[in-house]
Amino acid sequence: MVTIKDVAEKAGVSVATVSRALNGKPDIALETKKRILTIAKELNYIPNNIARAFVTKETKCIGVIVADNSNPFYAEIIRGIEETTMKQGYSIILCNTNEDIKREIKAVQILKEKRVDGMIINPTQKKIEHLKILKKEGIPFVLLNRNIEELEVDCVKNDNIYGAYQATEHLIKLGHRRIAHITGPLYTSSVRERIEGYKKALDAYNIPIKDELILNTSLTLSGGYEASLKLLKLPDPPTAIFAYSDIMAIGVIKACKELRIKIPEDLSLVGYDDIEVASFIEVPLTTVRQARYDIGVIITNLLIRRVKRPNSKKPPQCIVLKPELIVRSSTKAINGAKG
Amino acid sequence: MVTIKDVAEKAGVSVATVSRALNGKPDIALETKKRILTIAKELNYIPNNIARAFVTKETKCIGVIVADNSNPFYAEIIRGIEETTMKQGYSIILCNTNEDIKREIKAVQILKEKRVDGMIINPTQKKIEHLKILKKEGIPFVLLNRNIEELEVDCVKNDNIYGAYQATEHLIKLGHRRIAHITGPLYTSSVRERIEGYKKALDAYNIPIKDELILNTSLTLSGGYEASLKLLKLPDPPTAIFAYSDIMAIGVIKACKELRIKIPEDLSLVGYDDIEVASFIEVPLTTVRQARYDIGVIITNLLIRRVKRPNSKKPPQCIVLKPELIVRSSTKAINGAKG
DNA sequence: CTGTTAGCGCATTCAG
DNA sequence: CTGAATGCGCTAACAG
Repeated sequence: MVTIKDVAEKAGVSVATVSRALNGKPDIALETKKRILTIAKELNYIPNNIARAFVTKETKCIGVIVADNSNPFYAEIIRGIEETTMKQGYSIILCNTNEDIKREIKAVQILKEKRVDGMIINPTQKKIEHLKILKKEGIPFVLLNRNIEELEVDCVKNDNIYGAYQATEHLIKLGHRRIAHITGPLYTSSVRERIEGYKKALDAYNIPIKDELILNTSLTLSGGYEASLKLLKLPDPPTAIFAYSDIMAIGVIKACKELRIKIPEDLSLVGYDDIEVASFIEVPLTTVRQARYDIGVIITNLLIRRVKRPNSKKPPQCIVLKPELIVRSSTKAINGAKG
Repeated sequence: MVTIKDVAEKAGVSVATVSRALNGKPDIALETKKRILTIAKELNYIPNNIARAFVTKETKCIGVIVADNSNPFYAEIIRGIEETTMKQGYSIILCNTNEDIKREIKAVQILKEKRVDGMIINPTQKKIEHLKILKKEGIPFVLLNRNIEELEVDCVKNDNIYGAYQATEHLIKLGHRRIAHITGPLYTSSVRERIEGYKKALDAYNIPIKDELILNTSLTLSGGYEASLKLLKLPDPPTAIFAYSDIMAIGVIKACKELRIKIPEDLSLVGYDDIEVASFIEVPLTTVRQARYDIGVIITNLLIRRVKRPNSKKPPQCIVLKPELIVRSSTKAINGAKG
C-alpha cells in the first residue's frame, strides 16, 4: 500500500505538504498542490481513513440499528439514511436487532468500539440502561420511531396517536363496533401510542373498550397471523381489525384465507405504514401512510447536525410527522351503515 | 476516553500486559488477567478498534454494495449477510448503487479508503475496470448474483438459465405461444442469462423467438409497469409475460389493472425471486424462488474464508444455486389446453 | 510470565 | 509557503 510518505518522496516534499494538498488545506502553492495530486494519482495512492480517523477522531461512519432491515418499512427508511449520509460524506454500518434487546446492546457496544461518529437507533425499549450510558459518554445518537422521554435525546417519529385515531375512527364511521387491535409488546412506545389512539377514538364515539380485543404479540407477519387466528375463532369475533403494521395486516389476510373469511365483506382490515406493496396485495389495504424515505432523510440530517456540533446547547427535539389515512378496499361499511 | 494505558496504570502493569489480557492472548497469569479485566470494566474501558485496526490491518468491516437495499430481494440477502457477519465478529458497511455505475465506483473507492476487510458486490456490470483494479490490489471480494467471468473471482448466484427455462416452459405447457419477457439492460449478466433460458425453452418447443416480445427496461416496478403498458397495447398482445423479477411483475399487475386486463384469465404472469409478499399480492404470483437469505449466508462465508486466507491458492469458485418454480394462480392454461 | 520499545499513517503543531 | 517533530492507542516483537 502506497502511503503519504511515498507520495512525499516522489514529489520531493514533506509529508506535511502532501497532507495539505490532499486535504485541500490552505498554505500551499497551487503549483505544488497540483504536482502532488498528479503524483498521488500516478502512484494510485488511496488515503488510509483508518489512520486519518485515528488522528482526527472522526470515522465518517454512522451506526444504524434497526429491528430488521428486510422489513419494508425499515428498508425504505434505511434507503433514505444511506442516500443522505453518502451525500454528506458518511457511510453507514448496519445492525439488526430482531427486537432482541441483547442484540441491541451488543450492536451499541460494537459501534462504540468502532468509534462511529453517531448512531441512529430504533430501540426495542425493553431496557434503556445502555442508552443512558451512551448519552453520558457524549456519543451523539438519535431515536428512530420510538421516543424515550426520560432520555432526552433527538427523535424522529410519526404521530402514532393521531394515526391510530384516524384508522380506528375510519372503522367506526363505517359502522363497526367490535374493532380489535393487533399489536406488539407494551414496552415499545409506538405500540403504547397506537393503543392510545385506538382507545381515544373508541372513547370519542362512546364505544366500550374491551381488553380482550387488544392482542399483544410480536411485530411480525406471523405475529399478526397467529393473533388473528385466535381473534377470529372467538365466539363473538370482531368485525374489524386494526393492525399495528401492514406486515401484521398481511398476517391477518393469511389467517382469513385459511378460515375462508372474506375481506372486506366479513372483516374490515386497516394496516399501518403503507409499504410499497400495500396497494398490490390481494385486498388493497386501507392503511396509515408514513413518509418512510423522508423519515430517513430527516433523522440523518438531525444526527449529522449533532455530530458536527457535539457541544451545542440546543435542547433535544422530537420531530413528530403527521401520518395520513389511505382508504383502499380492505375496509367496508357494515350492515349498510353509512361510510 | 479511557485507554489501555489508564487501565495499565490503575492495575500497576504495562500496556502490553493489558493488551494480552484484553485479547485473550497466552503468556499471562490467570490472576493478573482477571484483575485487569475487572479494572477495565470498572474504568468503563471501551477498546478503540480504530487504533487496533491501524496496527492489525484488520477493520472487521465488510463492505456490501447492492443495487437497492429496499428491494425485498436484496433486503433479505442483506439480512442473511448481516446475521452471518455479526456472528463471526464483522460488521457491514452498506452502500446502494441504484444500478448507477458512478455510484458503484464511488462506493468501491470509499470502502477501499475505509479499509474494509472484504467486499460483497452486486455489480451493475456497466463497467468493470474498477473491479479489475480491486482484484489487482488484492482486496478480497465476491460477486453477488451476477458473475463476471473474465474477472475470475468468487461468486454466488442462482442458475438463471435454468430458472428462466422453468418459468417459460411452464407457460408453454399451459398452451401459451406468444410469451413476452420483460427484463433489464443487457450488460447485466443475470438479464442475459434469463433471456437465454427463455429462448432455450421456446426453442425446445419450436416456438419462434420474436425480438419485439423481449423488452429491455429498468429493473424496477415502474420499469415493469411501463414495458407492459407498451406490450399490452400491441395489436397482437402476448398471452403471457415472464418478468425478470417479482417487483417488475407487480408493475405488470399495476398496468393490467389500469387496462382492465384480468390475470390469469386474459394474461398469465410469472415473476422471479419469490419475495415474501409474492403469495399475498392481488393475484398470488407464480414465480421462481431463490433462497435469498441463504444466498446471504453462503456469500458471507465464502468471503470471510478468503479474508482469513488472503493468499490461498484456491481458485475462485462460482456457486450456482438451483432456483425452484413455484406455481400459484397468476398463470392459467390457454384455450382449454392441458396444464 | 511481564515490561520496554518501535511503529502503524496521518494531521497538526511550531519553526523557519 | 514549507519541513521537522510529535503523538494518536494499540499490537507485536524482543528482552528480561
